[in-house]
Amino acid sequence: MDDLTEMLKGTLEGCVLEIIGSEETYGYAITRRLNELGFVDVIEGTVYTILLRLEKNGLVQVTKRPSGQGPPRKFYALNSAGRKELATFWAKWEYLSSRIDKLKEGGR
Amino acid sequence: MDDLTEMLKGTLEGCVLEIIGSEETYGYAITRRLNELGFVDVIEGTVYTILLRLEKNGLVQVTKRPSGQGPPRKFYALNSAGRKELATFWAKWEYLSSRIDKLKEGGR
DNA sequence: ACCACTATACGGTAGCACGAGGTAGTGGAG
DNA sequence: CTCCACTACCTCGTGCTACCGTATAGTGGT
Repeated sequence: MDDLTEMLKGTLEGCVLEIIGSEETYGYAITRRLNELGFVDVIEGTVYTILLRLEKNGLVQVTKRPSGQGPPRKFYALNSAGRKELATFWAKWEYLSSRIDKLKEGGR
Repeated sequence: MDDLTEMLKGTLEGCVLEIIGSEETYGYAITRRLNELGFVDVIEGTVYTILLRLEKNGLVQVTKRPSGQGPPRKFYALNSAGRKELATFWAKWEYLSSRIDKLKEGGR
């Protein structure tokens, strides 16, 4: 698949929120999960910048735990502000994708 | 609806391509059409930057015609490179939206 | 003469994903 | 024991994009 970076702007952060919302997890695993899901070119650096942004914006709760197979992991969980932001993200996605699909069908 | 600017990145240009592809038209009218379609906050300046970019990238054929109710209009039509780019855009959109929807359904 | 509507252009800004590189910890192969 | 692979995190800089404010210009109404 072609380069999706521009199209991912605004949506990738929402995807990370969704992943965190479904299970407390950490950066490295989130990257692997995104790759599995078809976001094949998403790289760790990108995910970490998003995670730091989420933390800075007060949307997540962070817990550091030892790993046993590498450095300690930073686990992320959504707080109430994060859950609200996630809901907003899905509302925006619904809105946008419905308009785009309408346009695609030659919507007049 | 909340601010969609980040989510529009990468997709708005494709929308403009689609509109031009369905009918030879000009900037001001494209803006009005986008507003009708639900992209309510898209403003003329944004559309003109996209149109200039399309022209610079050799995706459109431009024809200037007098208007009768204002300054002359610059009409845009897709050339073969533009049609190819439009097809690529829809392929990317299909890919992305299917992955996002899968993620939303808790896709495992 | 002024304003509203049509129509285009342009310089600057902010936000985002990404690339490249660096730091650490664990464990296995040579 | 040294090297490498894998895990795991961080950071600085870059490029692209949509957007904002502003300017210019033509037409028609009051």
